[in-house]
Amino acid sequence: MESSVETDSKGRKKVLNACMEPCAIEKGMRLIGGKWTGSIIYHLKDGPVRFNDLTRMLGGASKKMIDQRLKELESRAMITRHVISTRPIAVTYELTDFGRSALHILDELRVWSESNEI
Amino acid sequence: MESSVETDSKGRKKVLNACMEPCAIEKGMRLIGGKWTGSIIYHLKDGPVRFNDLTRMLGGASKKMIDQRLKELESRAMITRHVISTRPIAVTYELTDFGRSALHILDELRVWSESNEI
DNA sequence: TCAACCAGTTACCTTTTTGTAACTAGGCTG
DNA sequence: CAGCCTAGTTACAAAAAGGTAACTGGTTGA
Repeated sequence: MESSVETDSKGRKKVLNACMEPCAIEKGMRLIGGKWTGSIIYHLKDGPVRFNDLTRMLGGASKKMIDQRLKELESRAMITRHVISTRPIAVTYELTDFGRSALHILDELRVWSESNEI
Repeated sequence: MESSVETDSKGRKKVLNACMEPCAIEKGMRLIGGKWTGSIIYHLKDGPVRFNDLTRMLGGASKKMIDQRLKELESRAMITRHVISTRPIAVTYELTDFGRSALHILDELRVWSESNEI
C-alpha cells in the first residue's frame, strides 16, 4: 500500500508498489462493501435472525437482494445457515467468527456516518 | 439501527425500527464504499497527489474511473482540487478534514483485510 | 375458506456501472 | 520527428446490478 512515484533525470515517471488490481482496501470493500452487505452483518450482531425478519428489518431491500447477499456471505464463510424446522420451514442466519470479526469496522463506520449528519 | 421483530398473539409480525432506505451503515458505505473510492482516499493520506500519479498508483483503475471518483469525492467535500500551474497544467488532490476523518476506518479495514489472507 | 405465515425462486425489464481506446492541446527530450 | 509528459474528455459497447411482482408448496389460525 505504500505506493510512491519516482521521476528519473529525464522526467520519466515510474511507480513503486502500485496497487495492482485489488489492494487490501479494495479486497476488504468487496467483502463488506456490497449494497446491504454491511447492514445484514450488522443486524446479525445480536444472534441468529430468520430470513423474513431480515427482510422486514432492512426496509429498502428486496427479498432477492437479501437472498443474494446471504448466499455471498455464506460462501465466504461469514455467516452460516441453519434449518431449525422443516415442517413449517424455518431458517436462521448467524455470524461466524470471521463474520463477527468485521463488526468493529462496521460499528466505527456507523458512528462516523451518524456524526456526519448535518 | 436497533431493529426488532414482534409477534402478536395471532402470530402476525411487525418490525420496530426497520431500516428504511439508507440506514447509517448504508449511508456510510455510499460515501467510502464505491469501487476505488476507499483506495483513493487512502492514497491521499500522506499529502497532495497529482492526477496521473494516482492513476499510476492504482494499477487496476482507468483514468475515467479515477476521474469520476475524484469528482464524487470533491462534491462531497472529502477532497479538494488545486491547480498548481497552468502552463504545463498541473493539479493536485488533497484530503479535507472530513475526508481525513474517514482514514481510521479505512485503516482498520486494511488491517482486517490483510489478516484475512490464507 | 380466506388470509397470513415460512423461505425462497423465477422471469423480465431497466438502470447503472465499467472498460476500451482514441483524442484534446501544448511542452520537453533525444 | 517520434515519443513521453500534463489532465482530462469523449463515444461506444458490454456487462453487471437492481427492482417488481408473481409463484411454489406447504402450514396455521379465525
